[in-house]
Amino acid sequence: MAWWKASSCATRRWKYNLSPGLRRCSQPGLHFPWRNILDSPTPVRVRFAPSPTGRMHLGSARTALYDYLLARRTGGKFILRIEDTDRKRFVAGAEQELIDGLRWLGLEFDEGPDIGGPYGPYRQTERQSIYQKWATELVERGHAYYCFCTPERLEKVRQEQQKQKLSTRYDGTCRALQLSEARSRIAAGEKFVVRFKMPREGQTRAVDMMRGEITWDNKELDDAVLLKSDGLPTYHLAAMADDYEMKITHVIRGSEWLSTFPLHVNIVRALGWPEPAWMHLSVFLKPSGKGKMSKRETAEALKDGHSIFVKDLIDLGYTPEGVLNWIVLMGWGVAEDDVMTLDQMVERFDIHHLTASPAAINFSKLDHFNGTHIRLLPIEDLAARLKPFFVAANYAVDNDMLLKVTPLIRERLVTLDDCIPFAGFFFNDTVDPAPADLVGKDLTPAQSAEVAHKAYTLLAGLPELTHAAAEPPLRQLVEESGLNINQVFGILRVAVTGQKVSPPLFESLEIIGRAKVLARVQKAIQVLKTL
RNA sequence: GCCCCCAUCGUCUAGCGGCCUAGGACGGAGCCCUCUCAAGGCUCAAACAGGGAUUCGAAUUCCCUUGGGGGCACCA
Repeated sequence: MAWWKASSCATRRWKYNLSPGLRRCSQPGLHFPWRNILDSPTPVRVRFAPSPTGRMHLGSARTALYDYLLARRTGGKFILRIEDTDRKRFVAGAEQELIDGLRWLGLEFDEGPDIGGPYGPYRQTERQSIYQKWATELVERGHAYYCFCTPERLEKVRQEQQKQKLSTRYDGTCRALQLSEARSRIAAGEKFVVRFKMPREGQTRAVDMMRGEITWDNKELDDAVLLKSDGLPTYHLAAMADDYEMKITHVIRGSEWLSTFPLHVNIVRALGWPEPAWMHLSVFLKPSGKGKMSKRETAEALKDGHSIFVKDLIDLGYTPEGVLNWIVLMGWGVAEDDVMTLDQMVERFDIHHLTASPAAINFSKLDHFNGTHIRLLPIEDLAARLKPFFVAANYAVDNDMLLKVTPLIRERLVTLDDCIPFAGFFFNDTVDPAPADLVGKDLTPAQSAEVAHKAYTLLAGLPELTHAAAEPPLRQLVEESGLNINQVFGILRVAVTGQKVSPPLFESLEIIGRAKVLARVQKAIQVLKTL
């Protein structure tokens, strides 16, 4: 059943500890916008809002993927917004890597910094006036205040609190300041920030689509900074204001935002904005399941040919299909048929199937999905994707040859770059096998040379060297020689392909062609005679 | 330390009070197929963290414990 058709009270969402008003689903959910997603097919507006402070990793990719799936599932819009208000951590090129990563994955966004859209601009540093306006609005409504405390004083307060084993929070010094006094200090040129005036009494309740209702005691909450002294907003203000201005209906983000969730809903409510539906995705854990990936583990994974960064995955020969299938299932449980393309994911996507528990990264599963999707690709498509890897490895790629070779290696590839060890020799004029490899198992070099010689004579005598023409006589040769098939074919394989592991022998012979095959066998015989 | 979240095979998960002798996938083991390597087919091992409570009946609801994770910035 599609999520938007779900109407029964027996569905999963009701297992959570919702307050009684939320529990009765027979009532129209007008007061609870998050319910839209559950009961109506309204097109959503979702945003993926990364900050350009580093590389695009799996966590971001999955968040973007779920955003995309929800948008496409409902016929809504998927928006990319760059949260670049932290100028200290800004990394040049990070935005481009993000965009390239999204496009490579096939997660096309409908509005974004490089394509524009009706609610632009889509970079927060280009939207400063908006945040200042709302910060001022908040102050005027009594929900925020100017704060003149220096970072040094704040740090001292923090240390003191830690020493006394109290939770570290702003001590509220400027909260009591008269607005008129604050304004004159600002006029006098004093540096300031704007802080949110968190309610001190009562509780804050908010609903997470996946986790149900969450409650915080307001006395545990902090007066967070909304506008920094450089005039730029913090995430808290900027994201809320932009989500409002951009008419975002559903916010999907990482669970690292759960702790500031009450702050965010309080900002939204203080301004009287419609509250979006929220969902906080679990984090990815390192393969052992104990904590997040560290720098060291990331480096170790890379040594193994794996990575948590999208850009690396591209270079390592992973396919978008494989990566997508892998990450979509970290947090989405499907009962069976877990191999899916992006379009199939859109068809099947259902928020009720998302899980809130953290997921350990499992690279062998990535390999499995990548190999599976490679095998699903049409030959022409696969060949086109293989070509850059051959080119990068300095092989002169002949397209006809490539098209013939691709079917032979398709089911052997885990990653695209596996094509080099499997099929590089097809594009070389000669091969250079290790002499010892030419010797058949349990045979002497002389015996091996004899086998090679017989094979040479036989192949040279064929009117044309095709799979069909070569196989019967070669099998007969095995019979007559009293050797086993691995010995004979093994010698030939090494002689012709230069390696002990290769695609099937007869198909390979046909593709390499009579002249090269004979030359390679001839050369092998020479080598064997010197041993 | 404080706040919040999470808890089914090693891992990702199905499970919506009786369809559960707990299903699938990856990984592992074995067999079959086979010119190497794969792919494919078949089979096997492998889990409800613990304790209470509710109920005729609990993997499923509630509480506690334990374990794991996230956060506690003029970072996002």
